[in-house]
Amino acid sequence: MNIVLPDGSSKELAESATVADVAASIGAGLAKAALAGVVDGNPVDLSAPVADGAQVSIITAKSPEALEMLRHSTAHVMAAALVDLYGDVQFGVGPAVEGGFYYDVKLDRNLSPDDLEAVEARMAEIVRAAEPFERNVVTRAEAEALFADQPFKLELIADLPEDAVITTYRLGEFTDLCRGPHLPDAGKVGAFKLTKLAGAYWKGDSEREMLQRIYGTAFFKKAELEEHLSNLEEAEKRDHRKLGRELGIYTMDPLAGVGLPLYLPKGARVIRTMQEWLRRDLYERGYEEVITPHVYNADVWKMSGHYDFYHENMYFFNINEGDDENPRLTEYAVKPMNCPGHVMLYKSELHSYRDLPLRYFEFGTVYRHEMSGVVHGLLRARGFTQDDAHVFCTRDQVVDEVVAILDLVDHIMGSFGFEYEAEISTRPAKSIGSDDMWEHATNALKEACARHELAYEINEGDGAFYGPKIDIKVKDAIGRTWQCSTVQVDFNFPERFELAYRTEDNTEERPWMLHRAIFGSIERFLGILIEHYAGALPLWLAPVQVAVLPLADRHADAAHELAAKVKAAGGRVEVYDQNEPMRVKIAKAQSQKIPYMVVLGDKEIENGTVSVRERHEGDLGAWDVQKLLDTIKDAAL
RNA sequence: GCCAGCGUGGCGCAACGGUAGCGCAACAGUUUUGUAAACUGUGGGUUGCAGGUUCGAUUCCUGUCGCUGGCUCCA
Repeated sequence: MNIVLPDGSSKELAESATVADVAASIGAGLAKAALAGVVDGNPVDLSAPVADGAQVSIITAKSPEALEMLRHSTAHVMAAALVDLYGDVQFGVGPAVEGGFYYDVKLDRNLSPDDLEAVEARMAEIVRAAEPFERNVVTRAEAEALFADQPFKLELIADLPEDAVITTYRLGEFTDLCRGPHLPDAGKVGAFKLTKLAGAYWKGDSEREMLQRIYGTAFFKKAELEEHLSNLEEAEKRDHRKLGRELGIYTMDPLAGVGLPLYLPKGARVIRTMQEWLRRDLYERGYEEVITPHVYNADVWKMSGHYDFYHENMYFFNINEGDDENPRLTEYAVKPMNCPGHVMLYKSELHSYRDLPLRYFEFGTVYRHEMSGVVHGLLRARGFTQDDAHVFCTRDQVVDEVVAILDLVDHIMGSFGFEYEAEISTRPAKSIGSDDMWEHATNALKEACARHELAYEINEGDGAFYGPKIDIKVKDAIGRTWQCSTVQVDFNFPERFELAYRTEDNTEERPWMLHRAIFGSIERFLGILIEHYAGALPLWLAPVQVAVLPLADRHADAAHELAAKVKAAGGRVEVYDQNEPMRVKIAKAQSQKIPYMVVLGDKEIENGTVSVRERHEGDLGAWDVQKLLDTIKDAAL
């Protein structure tokens, strides 16, 4: 019989040949390196048979699929080690994930991080023994018998489609329900490390039992594992919570409450600079800034619907508007979003089709009582400022408005060197609005992406109940993605607040409403920027752009004079006039990631120059004072 | 909210049943400094909080608050 190789050539093989035989027929080296195969597009084990005419490719450690397979196989090794060590273990799922693998297990004891060492040691023994992964096809009844004492596995079996081929993989004493494929044997498992312990709900359902999840990572080579671990350390160094404190951006005080950052002067400068920068752009793009209250009578939230469906995430309070004798309690709430304010502004005037599109924007600080376990520095806080805007327009204007928003997204994200991807979320099962509206809105979003040649993924059924949306995910300097910008169509507010405009025919029509944010949350975006730039914010945004470093006390006056000039040029400047040697001043300014450090000594004062050091480039030599001032002016908004 | 771990001076850490120590920072003095951290000295903690066990608790137990990593959530 014949099989077809990826390069199009074919190979003559004996009947009942396996993937391993295919590899051997190509070469002895490949036979040795082969880990698995892909037959007609399906990944399979080396031992899998190949049929006449099949397309076969061989997976080696260098193949893109290999790492995932290695990690999944390592998860099995870990599971086998757990059985050896703890005996009675119930298993959930154990997949490969980005960066490694995990296995969800239920034990009669709670594992602690110390236990992981013992598990790793046992895993190393299993790897040394290099026993094969043995695949078996079983019937549903056999599977149910085999996993009779594994309730989670039984549930997985029950979920398999009627005609599914059920397979198990055995490694030593441990047999697992698994689709495969796996490495030929445990000896092929390379460098691994168990990284963390966590809880995870069975099937991701918070109503169900919580299992212990053990995370690990694995690579073919030890060096790769070490590189991975050092990358994690690098990410830790960029942590905006650490840098946020070191750079004097913000602080958290448990006294204030969970998830409520307090911004220090430097943090406030950066945030105001970001706002000013965006504000100018928005003015040019036809947005109008508005200001709305932070607190509303609870009736507003009853009208919007949030009183019921967002209640637990809101800060409510009662105010006695009577007196002690005759109390008259009125309920208020802090706003978790800016929409009602903008909607009320819209309603405050009569609108003609000539007014549309109407674009209201606001730097609106909102408060959401997020669950305690989810708060995370600036990236997930309970109080944050949205660069929020709402566009009111006609049905026909929706596409152009979304295109304009994507244009803005591109401009803003491009300014920071962010690449990004789009995701469009479509109608969920529970939703309001007509089919026609959903279709029009969803098509508008797709059309807008198409006009921008912006590739998008579809998240089927993942939209909000009130309309479809585009989410923009940006990719930072170390490859992590963050959801920032969003464009959402809203069918809820116009309806509930009975928004209207007059058409050309003098009839009344509901406007269409778009929510959009570019940064998402300004503070969160700052957190992302800090991690993206490892704290070294670009010159125009840096809280301190210039550190003036007088060499000795006698140069202090000149230093302050220079600082005044920099300030006059619109720069943000600090003078390091402490009684310290230059190397200490440099070290301090450098660790503050200040873009320009300028040294002033006798020489410079005499020549009317400054000696400039750039934070990344190092010593740039002597500059005219004017050159420094021009550099700062160029960076100003 | 759930699971696990952790809370020691402003920050980073040590001591782990016998009433707490180090580095950085702060402050004082010395040094007057030429591109990544100078020298000497001083002050600062009832070990998150509340109970309990013990002759004795930073150390063990319970509760609580907070932090961290996950899970769930993210209108």
